[in-house]
Amino acid sequence: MGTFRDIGLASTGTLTAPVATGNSNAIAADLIAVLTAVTAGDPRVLTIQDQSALPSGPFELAHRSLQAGLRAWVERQTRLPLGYVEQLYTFADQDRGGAGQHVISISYLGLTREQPASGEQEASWRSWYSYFPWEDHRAGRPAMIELALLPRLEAWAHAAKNPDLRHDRGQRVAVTFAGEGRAWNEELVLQRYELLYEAGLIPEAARGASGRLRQGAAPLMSTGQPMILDHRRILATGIARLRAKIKYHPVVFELMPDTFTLLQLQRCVEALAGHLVHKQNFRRLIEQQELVEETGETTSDTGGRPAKLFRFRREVLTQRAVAGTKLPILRA
Amino acid sequence: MGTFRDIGLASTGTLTAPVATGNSNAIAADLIAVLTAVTAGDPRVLTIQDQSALPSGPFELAHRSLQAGLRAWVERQTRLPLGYVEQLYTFADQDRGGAGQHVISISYLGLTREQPASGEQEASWRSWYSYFPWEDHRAGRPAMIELALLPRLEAWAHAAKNPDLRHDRGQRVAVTFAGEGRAWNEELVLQRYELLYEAGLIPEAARGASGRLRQGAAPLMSTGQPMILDHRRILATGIARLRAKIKYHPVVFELMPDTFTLLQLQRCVEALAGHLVHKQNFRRLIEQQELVEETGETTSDTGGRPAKLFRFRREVLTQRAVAGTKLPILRA
DNA sequence: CTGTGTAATGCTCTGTTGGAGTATAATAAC
DNA sequence: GTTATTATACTCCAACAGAGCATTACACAG
Repeated sequence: MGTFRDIGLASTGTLTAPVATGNSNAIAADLIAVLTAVTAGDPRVLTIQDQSALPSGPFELAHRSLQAGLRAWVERQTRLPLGYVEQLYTFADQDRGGAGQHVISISYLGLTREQPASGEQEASWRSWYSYFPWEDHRAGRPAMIELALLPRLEAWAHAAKNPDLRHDRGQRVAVTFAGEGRAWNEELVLQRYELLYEAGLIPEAARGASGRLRQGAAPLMSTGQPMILDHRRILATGIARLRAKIKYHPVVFELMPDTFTLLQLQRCVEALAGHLVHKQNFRRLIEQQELVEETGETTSDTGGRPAKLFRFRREVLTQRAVAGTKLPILRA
Repeated sequence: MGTFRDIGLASTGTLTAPVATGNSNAIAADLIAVLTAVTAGDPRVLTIQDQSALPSGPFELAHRSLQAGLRAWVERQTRLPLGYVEQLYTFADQDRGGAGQHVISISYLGLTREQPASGEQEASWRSWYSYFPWEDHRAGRPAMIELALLPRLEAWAHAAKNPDLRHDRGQRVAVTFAGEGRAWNEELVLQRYELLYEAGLIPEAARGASGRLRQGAAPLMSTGQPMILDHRRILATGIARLRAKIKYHPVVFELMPDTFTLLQLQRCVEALAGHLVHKQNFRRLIEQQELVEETGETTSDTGGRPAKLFRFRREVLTQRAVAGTKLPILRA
């Protein structure tokens, strides 16, 4: 068993590079991308393999950095420029990669504008909400929560023999799915998915880590489209991160065309957040923060009074602190 | 050059595990810990190697998961139970690990209560602010910002030949170091460090990636104690993450003893945030959020009116959404 | 030309909360 | 008692989030 690696500090004050770790713990690393765009009012994710997997590829020696590797993969795949890229999470799955080898997966969130994916592999865009139908509250709370999810979740909670565990499960169900008069929290995407996973209600949970079906599990087939391995969990992580991020960082604009109306911007935010926002307040906040400027043109595409066209003021990215802006994510 | 890995979906609907990536891109993975405690009003980090390195160790096959690996290392090293653990960032450094091999570093933030480190290696606790002296504003804005940092940063900004670049650098200096009447943003720890790094004002920037001194660089030796490699950058990431997190998640309590006074709690928050907070408002917020409960006992250790002792109500961790609480991090 | 539908836009009202200040109470040290 | 120190209770104010009402500007159907 090892101790902490000893890193030498030369007596001259010159710092030495660490001794290379041997090859005894060789590991493979995969990069996995949650690539998101918003088109026609729907938030979409780029998928491969019949919409059952996120694009991924091995991290190679040729790549200067992890992010460079990811950009290389994605741009080859989709021919899209990756505007905004952010690391999501890294995990190791002992059961992948065969005996005696770990595979480390490093997942990224990337934002772009949807274009027909024209890369080397058949890839397609698909709505977030086909994987997480309970997450879209723009037309009100989805009926499937009460009809399909809550009964089974509560049954699962009640089935616990330990009273503490039973109470704990009940609380988690109530908090994440907004039971007992609580407000829906759109950021708990991952927690909801993991709860459903633990309760055995989604197909992925019925697979062993080996990918084979576990006996005795009864997954609920209406809980959204499954994906391979833990890709759906990674997607949930990306959605949660993005829903949190749009509240204090102007990343929405990475998903918008160069010019847009305020309503288009609002629809984009609503698509991501999964619920409607109050129009007047939204506009007030956007304008008082000086995130956008008028182009001077208008459009009357939508029918109704023509809307002014705006463009994002890129200067704000340097003018204020990176964490300085906020968007209103309110109720309808 | 590869394409995205093809992940098979068997026609039966049973999902297959992916084909193992070959050994051609073998990689070593290191786990690096930013282990933090608060003692005697000072936020500290566990260091090794004469306080010039963060504890780290290779990720091994025996470890079930990344986090399990980290816990194993740290607990062996320090004999401390690791309460809260959170992943920080993963990066790959092409120049480490010798020719033809990448080293991936996965960094973690861990919270605990300081105890004499009694592990296998000589380790010691050291104040955050000996590495980042400009980050401690509890006794007012450190004079060294105006005396040592800003003049050189502004010189660096003015030295840019491209006018756009010059303007951009000036803005970044003003934003991160609160020039021109701006408010200090305590979360920009990493941005400040990176700015100083880019400006060549810290010793680490004078080293090439090989660890040797670069010629022509003139690092400012008063900008805090250096660390090996990019460990100081990782520490900055951890501090920034923690400063952000304490505002909406009750993690401070991981650093507190079982019972504590409200002033002790406040001092702990102030130590982390790097500035003082308004006492009355702090107490108001703590109490109205029902984060703590009285033990019924009081202590008069500090001289002055005896303070009630409180304990953290662990129930809140399940009773409300994980992202549901907030602490006030205001001005003095 | 007129009504109707739809969206843009301007304005008001209100309850909550964050930041800050004032006042009083309870103890130890001297 | 006096002083220093801390705890604790209250109040004040400005900013802001959430919500609603009213008006304006266009396309289109009749």
